[in-house]
Amino acid sequence: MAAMARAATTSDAFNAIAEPQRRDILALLRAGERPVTDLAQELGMSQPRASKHLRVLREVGLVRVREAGKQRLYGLDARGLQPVHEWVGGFERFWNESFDRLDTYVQDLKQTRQEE
Amino acid sequence: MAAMARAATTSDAFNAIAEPQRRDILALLRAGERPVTDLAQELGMSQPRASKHLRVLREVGLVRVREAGKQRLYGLDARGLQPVHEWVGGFERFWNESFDRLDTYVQDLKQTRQEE
DNA sequence: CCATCATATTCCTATATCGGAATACATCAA
DNA sequence: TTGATGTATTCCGATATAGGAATATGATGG
Repeated sequence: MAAMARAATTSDAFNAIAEPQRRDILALLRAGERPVTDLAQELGMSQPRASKHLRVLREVGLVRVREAGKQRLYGLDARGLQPVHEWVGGFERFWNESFDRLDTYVQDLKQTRQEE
Repeated sequence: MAAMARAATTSDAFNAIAEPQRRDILALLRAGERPVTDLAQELGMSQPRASKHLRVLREVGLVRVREAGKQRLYGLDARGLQPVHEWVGGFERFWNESFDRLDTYVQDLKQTRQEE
């Protein structure tokens, strides 16, 4: 019954960082805490839009909030990115090695085509 | 008019690897080329399902196919993962710092700036 | 209390997903 | 050709996304 769709953006760090603007936000936050309006302006997006992205990032734990008077300062919590880094890192030796393989593969293709 | 939705899974390596089963497929392919049925069985998914995931991976260039008689052998092309690794790696120093340390780090930054 | 600034949420719509089932397509073997 | 095997695609439905616009919530200073 439960006809599944794409996994929620909030289900994973993987899903959360699939959206380019959220990556931009995270990158900006490396420089320090910032309020929503700041981020929105810096990235050229509307305030509600920034708020929505930050909500996603908060729900996956990549960002945390701190009340500061009228403002809410968003800060980076990069710990959730470590598993992502590790998973992708597991392919490190392959993106160096696969050059030769791919080359031979392409050569084979060309040759096959010519022979036809 | 153009009411945007979530970006296509095929638009990015980021989007393509957001799906856990696709990550599983890529991980399996590190051991070498494999036909669809193999992958499907190993991962406990139906053949059409595996084929669909492989199509996405092919479209973003994380996987390539080679005809081998009746079979089509899928192989890893991990080069598309390198940018992902680099982006995430840009946060490495942040997940190593504990939170108190991060706070002090930010404080230090501010102070340093003021002193300049 | 009121006005103002800062931020979050709701309502809306077009789009795109993932999965199952059925089926089409392709290749080999006898 | 026919059958068998391996693979890709189509049709379908339920879900949930991103964005804009409008609005709600919240905190602060008079």
